[in-house]
Amino acid sequence: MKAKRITIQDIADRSGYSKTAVSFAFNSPSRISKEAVEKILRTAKELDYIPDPMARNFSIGRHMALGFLMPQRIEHSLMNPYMQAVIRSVAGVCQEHGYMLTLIPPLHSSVTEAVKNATVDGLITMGLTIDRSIHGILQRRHLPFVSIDGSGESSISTVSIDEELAAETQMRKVLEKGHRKIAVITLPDDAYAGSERSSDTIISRRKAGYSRALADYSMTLDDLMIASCEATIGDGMRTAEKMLDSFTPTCFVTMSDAAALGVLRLLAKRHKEEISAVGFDGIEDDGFPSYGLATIVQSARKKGAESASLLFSMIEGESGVQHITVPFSFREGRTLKENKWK
Amino acid sequence: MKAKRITIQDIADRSGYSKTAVSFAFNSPSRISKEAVEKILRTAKELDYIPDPMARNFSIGRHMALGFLMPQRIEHSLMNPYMQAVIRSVAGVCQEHGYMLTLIPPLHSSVTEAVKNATVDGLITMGLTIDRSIHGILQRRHLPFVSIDGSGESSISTVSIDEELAAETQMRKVLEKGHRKIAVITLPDDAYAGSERSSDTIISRRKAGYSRALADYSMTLDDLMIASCEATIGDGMRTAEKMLDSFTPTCFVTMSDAAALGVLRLLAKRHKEEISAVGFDGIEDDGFPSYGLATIVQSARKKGAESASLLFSMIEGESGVQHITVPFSFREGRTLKENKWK
DNA sequence: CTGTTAGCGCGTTCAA
DNA sequence: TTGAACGCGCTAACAG
Repeated sequence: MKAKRITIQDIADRSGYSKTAVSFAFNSPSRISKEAVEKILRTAKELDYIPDPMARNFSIGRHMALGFLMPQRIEHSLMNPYMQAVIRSVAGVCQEHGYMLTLIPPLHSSVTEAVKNATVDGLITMGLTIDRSIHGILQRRHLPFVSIDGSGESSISTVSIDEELAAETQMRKVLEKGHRKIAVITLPDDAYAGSERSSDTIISRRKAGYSRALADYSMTLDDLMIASCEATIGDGMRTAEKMLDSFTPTCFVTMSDAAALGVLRLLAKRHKEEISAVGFDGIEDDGFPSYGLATIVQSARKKGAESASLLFSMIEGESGVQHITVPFSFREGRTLKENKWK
Repeated sequence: MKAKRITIQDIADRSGYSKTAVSFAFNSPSRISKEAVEKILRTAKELDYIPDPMARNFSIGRHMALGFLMPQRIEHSLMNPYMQAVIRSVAGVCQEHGYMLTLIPPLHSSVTEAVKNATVDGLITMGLTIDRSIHGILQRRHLPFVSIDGSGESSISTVSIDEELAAETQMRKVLEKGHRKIAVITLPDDAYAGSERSSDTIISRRKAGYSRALADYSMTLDDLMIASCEATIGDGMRTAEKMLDSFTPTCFVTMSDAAALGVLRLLAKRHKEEISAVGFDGIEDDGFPSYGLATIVQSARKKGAESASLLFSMIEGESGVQHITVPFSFREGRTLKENKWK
């Protein structure tokens, strides 16, 4: 009762040619005679033949798919608008290459397992520090790999901005406006680290940048209130709410626009619009509603496109490990105001 | 120079057992002796063996991935926040099942080709009318399939709301507020149709709903100004701008929240906040900034989850074709105002 | 119960 | 133009 699928063999039998001839008719028509090609293709059409894509991929050793590794629960990750923008961009490049894009969540809560089982030709991650175990698997699987905003390990390809300088810039702008009572909202630790705790995460690099800026004002990180939150609007609201319970800053400095937007939304709700907020990412450039958010702008489109292009050239063997740095800028907005309270 | 991958055969050789024994050690440890399992696994660890996921999938005839078919250029589709929310939800269910989610753009501009080559165990689409050719491929490939907001063909599984009734409700609310000069922004035709033009699209069903509501006020669709636009904020703005050139409605009725948000943004820019706008989708429920948008609310989460769950049970052979209807509601917001101009 | 042999899945590709 | 081997892990069938 199990309907048998039509295989290349059926075409061969029906048309009187060999499997090989059939394969050639599809992939290298020039290798066999015109009439053979014609008859075979006609037969294939009669039988409604569709090559089994998995068998085909297995033969040629390609998956025709890139993988995007999600560091945490996928529903969470996909709430991050900056990550969405990067994924969009990666997906666009995939489409141009005739590739699919596979979203890969941790498998049985294990990123490691997910990497072992990912049926893709290459992997992109974002903000995930690659620990030894994952790195080992990638090596053994000969899986090309690009890390966006990842750790600084030199053996894997990276695409990022100068995080430390960007963070320093961000904080400096805030300090220049006279702010001293500052609340910092970082990214969640766990999302940006592998199973091994690393000291070289995106967070630590940005904190180093903050410290540099603060030093010029004889301040340190200890003079700020620091909390972490997901790069989502909802979590930004919640985090700001909690912080305001114990502290009233003159400015919120966040490590994501999403969190900053959440902060703004809460401030509006509390009628505390006099408090400033500065974001990080610049997500508004893709038709997102404009809030006039002051923020560090780094092009998600560029990051995604650079990563995917690099990955493809690694897959083609045309490129080895590279470290690409993309530019950033600071956008003055309406949400970073001169501090009048002193 | 091509580094050889470790295969099951290497483990067999090294450990002194057969390939079969090795396979059993991994998949059915109880099938062979404890010591054999132990020795084999130890050997596997020594050699850093990782089973080739493609070969494994090929053997068991599973891809361990669901596919989400994108009707148009992927970067466009992913700008649609409602689609994003659905994808998020689908991805969440996939994760629970230990599956990946593969985004499938048209291949060489052809949805048909994409469906032929998709290496997935099942397919979900959204708002795409499935034409004969696609349907045929799905049949021949025995590929389980669920259509969200799709056409009413009874041979394929669907998950949707009562589009006609929802649209009727939406328009009725507008009419009840006294609006008569109404601008309607539909979805793009092409995104919601396959290669064969179908008369039973989401757009036509909603228009039928509008007509029903209008009839009670002795009006027809011809009394409205109608344009179409992508379900994105950016396109909503552009479309509203264009419409305002030739017509000044008292209310915009849109088929997506994204378009409605674009309209609102443009109205704010033009200082025409007195004009009303009503959306369709209810995307604000996921931490999206609240604009107080009046809209038809249909849960993206529920739609995605229902679709994915149904698809999984179809894959398991536990379920056949089903038509699932999810509820909708109307949310009174601040953007639908009483018409004072008459 | 333990372990092996052989063949399968299906399209690609080498050697003839 | 083709037969046969190949990729790699799974599994029915069989032997000890």
